[in-house]
Amino acid sequence: MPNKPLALKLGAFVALSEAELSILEGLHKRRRTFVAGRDLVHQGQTDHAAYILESGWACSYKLLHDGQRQIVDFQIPGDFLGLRSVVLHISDHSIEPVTDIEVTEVHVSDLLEVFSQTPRLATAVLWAASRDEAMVVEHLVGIGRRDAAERMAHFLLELGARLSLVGLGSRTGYACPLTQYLLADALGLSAVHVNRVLRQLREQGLVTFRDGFVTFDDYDRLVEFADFEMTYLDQVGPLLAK
Amino acid sequence: MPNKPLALKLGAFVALSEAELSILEGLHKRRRTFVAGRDLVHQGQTDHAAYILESGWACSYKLLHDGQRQIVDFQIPGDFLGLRSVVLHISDHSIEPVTDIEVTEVHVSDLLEVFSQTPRLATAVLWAASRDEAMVVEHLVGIGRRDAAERMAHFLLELGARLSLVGLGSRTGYACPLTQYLLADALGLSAVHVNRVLRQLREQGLVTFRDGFVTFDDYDRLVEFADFEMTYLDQVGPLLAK
DNA sequence: TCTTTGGGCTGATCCATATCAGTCGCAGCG
DNA sequence: CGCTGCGACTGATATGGATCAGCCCAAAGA
Repeated sequence: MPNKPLALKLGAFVALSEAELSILEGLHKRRRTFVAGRDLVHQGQTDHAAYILESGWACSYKLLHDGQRQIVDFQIPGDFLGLRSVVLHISDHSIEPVTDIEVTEVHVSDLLEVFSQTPRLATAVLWAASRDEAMVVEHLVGIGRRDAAERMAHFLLELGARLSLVGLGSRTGYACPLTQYLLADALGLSAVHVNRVLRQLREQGLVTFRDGFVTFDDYDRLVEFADFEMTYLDQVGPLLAK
Repeated sequence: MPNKPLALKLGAFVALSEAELSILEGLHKRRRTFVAGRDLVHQGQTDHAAYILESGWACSYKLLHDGQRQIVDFQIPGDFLGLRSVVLHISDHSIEPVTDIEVTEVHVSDLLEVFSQTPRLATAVLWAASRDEAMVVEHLVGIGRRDAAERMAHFLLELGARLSLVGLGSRTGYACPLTQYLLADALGLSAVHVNRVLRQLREQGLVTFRDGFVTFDDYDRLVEFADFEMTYLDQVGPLLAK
């Protein structure tokens, strides 16, 4: 079996031993699939299961009274779905699969059990959660203070970095199933403007997003342009040795 | 001694026993004060102490290359300062006291120690951290999808709810030391526009912010106007009985 | 007392982005 | 085969909020 995306991700932060990897494996219980477009979790729902995303993409979003929505974050393989809802005992947002997805269910009790057994795994998962929060903060800053083009550039770079960590992307580009409507809902723009901004970035020779594929035409200039700072995304190497 | 703000806040989620309260008390070690306007933590700093805010207000923010800043959140008494930086081993944001503040230092090792002793406290602190994250998400939604007036209204309501929880506010209003510049940096507006929006809300008889005091002129209409949903902020009552 | 300074306030103008109103190309389907 | 629907794309026009330039008032300092 190929390395699981979650193990890959955590491994970038904490070097995991064989024993720890197999404990992590033990977490993966019931496997489920969901089809694109049909909500997994609804805003306000109190049911609490958490999932690990194995394949496919999802997004978490909030709905406003007037029908607009704001996508808070996209989830890619290796990410948790609905972990926070479990702690708050209520979901303050909805989760929708962008593509068909495969997930494995995680019981919080099992997770806590694992934590008390292997504190290093606890550290790693806590780190992952903090990283997610840092990304939301970065997203907030982007929407508040960056113009549309910088925002888009930053977003595409961040996604690329996250995907690289789980072996789904590189400095040259990555496969990306997002529509321009989804990008608009995530970046606080209209779909029309997303289109214009993408064209602009393409014409400047920075990135090309076309036919479900993001290509970095000039990675370094793009990083410069977006003021992209990725210290919070991957560490230089695993921080804790084996 | 009056009840500490942190105990008040956690008590709204988990009913705490005398024993648990005194353990919480034991956490409070070195007491320090900082003066308004002088950064406690700088972006990129790797030093890691966390603090509990006892009195006064602070804000956490990120700086952009072009000198703009985005305030991510304000901290009021009972809130943690820099907890996430400790987990990520690097601070991805700066923290500045808005007023002179008093804090108590918390060593992460002590915190973890307390967690293993009293899991209920761990739950409560984890809940507080998740609530903070939910507020950042709400802030993100506001900046991305609400117009200036709704954003301001929502912000003032949320602050009011948070302050009420620690005994510093009510449905009628609260003392608020924020300048219009700070509001602007938090809401992604210009200071000039903040002024206009405040006037507009005042003229509509919704809220008045004047001379360091926020007065809710018509709480219910304001909640309606801002589409304010506070389930994530305070529970109906403590969820876990004693 | 006069001056300085910082925060609040206002009108005029400008620009980034939304909105409207479409076209085009393609995939699925009766 | 010709609909139907969705996503990408475009030009014209509208608008929210920024920016500029400046005033007023109160508190602090000299």
